[in-house]
Amino acid sequence: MKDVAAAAGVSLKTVSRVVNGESNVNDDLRAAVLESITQLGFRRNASARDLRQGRSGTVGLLLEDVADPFYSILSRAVEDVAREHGTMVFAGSSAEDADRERELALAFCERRVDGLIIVPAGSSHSYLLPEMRAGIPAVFVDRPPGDIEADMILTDNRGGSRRGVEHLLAHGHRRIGFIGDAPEIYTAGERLRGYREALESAGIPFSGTLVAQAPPSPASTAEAIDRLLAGRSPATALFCGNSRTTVSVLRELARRSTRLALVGFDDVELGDLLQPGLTVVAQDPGAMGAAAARLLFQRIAGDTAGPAAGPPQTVTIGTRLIPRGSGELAGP
Amino acid sequence: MKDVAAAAGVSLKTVSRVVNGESNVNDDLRAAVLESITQLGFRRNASARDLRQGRSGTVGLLLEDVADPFYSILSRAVEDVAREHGTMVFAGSSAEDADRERELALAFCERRVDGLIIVPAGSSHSYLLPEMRAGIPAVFVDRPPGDIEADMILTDNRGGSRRGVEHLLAHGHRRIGFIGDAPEIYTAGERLRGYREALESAGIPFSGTLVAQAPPSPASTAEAIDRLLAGRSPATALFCGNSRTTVSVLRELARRSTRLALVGFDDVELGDLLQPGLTVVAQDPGAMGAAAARLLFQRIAGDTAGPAAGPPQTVTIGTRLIPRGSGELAGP
DNA sequence: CCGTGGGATGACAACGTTGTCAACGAGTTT
DNA sequence: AAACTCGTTGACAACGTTGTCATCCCACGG
Repeated sequence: MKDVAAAAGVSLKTVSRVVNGESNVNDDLRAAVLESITQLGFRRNASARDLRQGRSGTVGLLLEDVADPFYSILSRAVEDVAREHGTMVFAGSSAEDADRERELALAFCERRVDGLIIVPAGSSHSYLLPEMRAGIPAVFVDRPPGDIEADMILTDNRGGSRRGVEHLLAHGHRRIGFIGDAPEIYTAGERLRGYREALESAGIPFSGTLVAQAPPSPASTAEAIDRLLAGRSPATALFCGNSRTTVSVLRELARRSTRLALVGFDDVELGDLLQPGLTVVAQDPGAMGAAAARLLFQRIAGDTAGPAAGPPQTVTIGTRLIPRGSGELAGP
Repeated sequence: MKDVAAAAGVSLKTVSRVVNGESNVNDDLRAAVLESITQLGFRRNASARDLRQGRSGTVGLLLEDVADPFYSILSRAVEDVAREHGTMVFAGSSAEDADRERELALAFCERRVDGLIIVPAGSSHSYLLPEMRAGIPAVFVDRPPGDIEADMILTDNRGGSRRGVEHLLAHGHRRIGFIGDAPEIYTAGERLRGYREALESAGIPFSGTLVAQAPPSPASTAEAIDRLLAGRSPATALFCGNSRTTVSVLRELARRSTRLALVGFDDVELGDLLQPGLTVVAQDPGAMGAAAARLLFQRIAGDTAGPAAGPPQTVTIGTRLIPRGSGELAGP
């Protein structure tokens, strides 16, 4: 910028004004400056600007795994909203590891992001308190934060799950198995609760023998199916608590050539091309990302008013039941 | 940091040394400084550090769409390599728009990224020349850059395509249709070339009537299939040039209840669960991302030696044919 | 003709960090 | 005992930008 100023024969400050599009600059000078800028290939140094202004025009996005379709769609939605605000996005994958999450979040803070969007992996987030007090707002997505109060964007897990199970009930099933992720995971717990509510509303007693909870893997899935289909009154339908489980179950059922009524929570690409088509309770990761980003930018804008302008909000995003065949297989 | 220094009763520089883990600091002082740091919740300001050092510990990743599975896997691979180098990743989606690509790339440069990884959308990249001369290395992935010389990581499109078509030939097909993306797209062109080579090696004349090229959409796909299956000697097998096309074709074939031998370029999630399973020529987006990132960090490290230490490299990543059923349906 | 207001311009400091260099003290060598 | 080495510490400048404030000039009103 110094060079540009010299080349154009003006002061540093004038160049700065031109670069920032301030209005009070003589047209001739402005032209000269712009000329020198293109001539020299000048590009403003954002680090210096950030340092001076205390803002970085940057937000941090902390996900479980950038490569997971659910999160990558969420990620894209965040990016799109951020773009509207002239902001770039740092994305990082925590890989379900609390330490890694913390490390990444603090690295983002060190880079002075204007805000954080976090899909929590760990169960404690008090490490963020100093940062939040220092004015870095954080919005949690998909799961609530561990031990602090903060904004969250959640899926209507319980309602969606309930709806999915009711769908199976409506098709005559009475013995519906539930296969979900480890119970420590917030969403897994909520979805199980929805399953239970649906059964109880229908006057069917909840039975632990029809429930399997474990991180999805071929082995755990095979074992779960073995168990749920064994005995004198086996499950006639399955409700899967998340898409990885659903896929794993589909593979296992295909291997056994067993056809079973099935509804999955969270949509799966190509679910419509399977035979029968896969009935799902679809989440809307794009809406979640957009909602999170919008709320975050609200907080960032209101930031001058204090560490948090207004109490923490919770936004719940609805689900949608998409019948495609597998959930409509009739019960006994 | 000033505050930490005051609290610990040492100079700024000593705090700096502690923060950077330099060895020549008295243990007592170090302890005192660390104490004050946790006490005050101090976090180093990366902007200032970047400014001073002229490096940002950041790379920019420019994709077509962060939400596309191919790119999101690539993205994750880049992230993992970057993490090894203590570097964060800015990701942006160009949405196949050259202007947007340029805008994002320059925004990354303004943020003084240490390097760029680009999946080109536009056909001109000379706008990057000043930046590259200024010492920001760029690695292109999946497609070559437009009008400059630079490092690239490419899939073996031609070889993979050839292999896929040969697979269909081996199963007795002689009339094999090709449905691919618009011919301007580099990968689409290469894959068509591979298709052609395979046919010619088998002594089958190439015929334009068996080729359809258009951006994938339900309409264009339906039209293409209409055309390829019409006439007195219709195609008995299809080779699809990319996964979006493949999915679109599968939907259209399902709608018509037509079963046709099919091989797709690029894998598709759940391809194994379809009936018949989808035979594909699989790319390895993870390997591409990792290779790109590794090459980039090599360039960054060698950077002190000049704008580019060594001539541009091209790395080709191989493909893998995965037979799952659809490609093994016998020909006439 | 002088005073005043307002817009354009520039000098300078400051943001928070780190590289450079000098100062210092303790231990070692001559 | 002086000279010298080595490791620890701190003062200071510099990175590139922008906010603050002073200056300047012109136009306008009194």
